[in-house]
Amino acid sequence: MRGRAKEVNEIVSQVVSEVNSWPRERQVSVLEKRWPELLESRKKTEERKTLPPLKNVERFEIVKTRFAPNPDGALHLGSAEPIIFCDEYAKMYDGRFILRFEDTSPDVKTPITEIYEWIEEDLEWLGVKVDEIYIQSDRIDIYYEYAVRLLDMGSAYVCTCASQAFKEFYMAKEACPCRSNSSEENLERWMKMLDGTFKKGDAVVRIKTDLEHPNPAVRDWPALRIAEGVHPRQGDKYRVWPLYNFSCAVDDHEMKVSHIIRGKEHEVNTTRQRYLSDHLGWEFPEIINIGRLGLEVGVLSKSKIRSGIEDGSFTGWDDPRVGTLRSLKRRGLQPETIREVMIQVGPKPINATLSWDHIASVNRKIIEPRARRFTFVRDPVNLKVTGILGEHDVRLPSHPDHPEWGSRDYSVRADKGEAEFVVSGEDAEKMKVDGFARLMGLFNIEITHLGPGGIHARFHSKSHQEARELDFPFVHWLPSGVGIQARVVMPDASTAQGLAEEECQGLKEGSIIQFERFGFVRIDSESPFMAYYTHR
RNA sequence: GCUCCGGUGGUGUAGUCCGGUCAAGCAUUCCGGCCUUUCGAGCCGGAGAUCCCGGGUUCGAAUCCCGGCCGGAGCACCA
Repeated sequence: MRGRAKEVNEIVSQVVSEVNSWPRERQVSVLEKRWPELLESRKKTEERKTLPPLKNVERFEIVKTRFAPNPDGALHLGSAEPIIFCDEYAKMYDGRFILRFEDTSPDVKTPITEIYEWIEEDLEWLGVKVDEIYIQSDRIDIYYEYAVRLLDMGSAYVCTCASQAFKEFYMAKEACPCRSNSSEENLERWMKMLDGTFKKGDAVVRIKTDLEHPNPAVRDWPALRIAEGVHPRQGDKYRVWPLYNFSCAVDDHEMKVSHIIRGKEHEVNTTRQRYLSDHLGWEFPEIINIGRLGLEVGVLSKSKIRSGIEDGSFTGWDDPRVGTLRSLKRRGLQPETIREVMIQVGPKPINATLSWDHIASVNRKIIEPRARRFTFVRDPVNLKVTGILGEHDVRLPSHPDHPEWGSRDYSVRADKGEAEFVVSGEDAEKMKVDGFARLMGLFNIEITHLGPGGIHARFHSKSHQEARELDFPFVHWLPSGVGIQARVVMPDASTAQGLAEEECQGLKEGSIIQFERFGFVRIDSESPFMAYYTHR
């Protein structure tokens, strides 16, 4: 066959062109008769993409996932990735989704009181079904119990070495002097951590691991330390706080988490936590490492957003320039969009950079069928048209695919053949003398004069078809004197100003509309009218 | 430096575990056409990838093996 590829190629192209010349009905009927399976396989590709199956589900009674944020900043698009995966899997396997606030760092990543609520709101907005909620700062006594038990077992010790000194020991794969202390001695030192004899930085509880471990960061890692800051929920009730690896490992076991979906930056932590799990003889959950998600535009980093708010360069956690869920919501992004995009990316260990174009496209497919159309004339410029014959009644449909939604009707009556309009500044700039344009839905004009007072034009023709054939630019317009003042906050936080149709006044906050030839926007405030730009 | 993980069109992904049906699917992007009174929306069509490089195994590799290059994450008394 290979040797006669040329001949084969010729025959194939002959047959293909013959079949292509058939009408569609004949093509389909031949297929149905002779190869019906080919028609079926076409449907299959249309199925919605889903997440790959979870591994080792049978190891656990029930699939339990958990999302464990630190409430020190609002959730952002990057946070949405593990959230969606956890939620999807919990639902897929009839399991449970746990929300766990990891607020055990009063000194370094101080929790913010209102963020706890925001996170719950954002989760609800995303359509996540939360089955259990825990707050780690309410569970300190549980961590203390385990600490005492490990100290008593000889699996942990209280280390009073300065961190630099300790580092030298572990880099040399050597034990620090504290490691060999008796459990009595350790328990005594533990009491000194609790009662304030030891000050911040004086002592830390370490979990014994393997001093020979190739990764130095794994060797005898710290589990609890002294922090003297005031906690927003607990005040100064506690001075010894668990570190991430300790509270996390304890809770994942206590809460019977089956599958941990976490960023791959936690890989070393997984290794650390296995040691604790082994000391206590626990089953270790399945781990799924996912890559970091970047957004090509918009700031995702919590600390950057926080400092930007503090220095005034951002207006708040929902500034349009930041990638928080609150900001995306305010801009009109739909929760279904976020879910779909995350499923498309999938739980993989590679770092993906999401393009805004792609997100916008997914979102557009969702909002386009339900967005009513309106006119918004940005930076209005006057346009006087002469030579108009008769009256012109215009019906602009609220949605081209939904005639039942009604229309916006305008009756243009010319006074001595003249009528005045406004068009957007951007369109006006493109107009040249002797150029043409079509006022959408109305009629076509020929530009006669450009002046400081506006644009002068004369009536050219009525037909839409003609405008298309002659390739006239289509511009949107409003009759002079109608419309309400409107502002649209753009993605860069600048504001577009102009006139919107009066009907916009009645729109409820939160509704999504399309300003024709401008873009989709979400109504942020009815009066005064203000919207946020979603995407084109 | 050390530990680990990746490299498929401009971008994001499918396929890689269990080699062939993959000269590679989907989406985005760009271009063209259509919507017979609406657009930058929608619908239809087209363009765009020697599957990081080199070698090996095999009748056959994006898929397996070895080497290289490039990129990322981690190496806190943060989470």
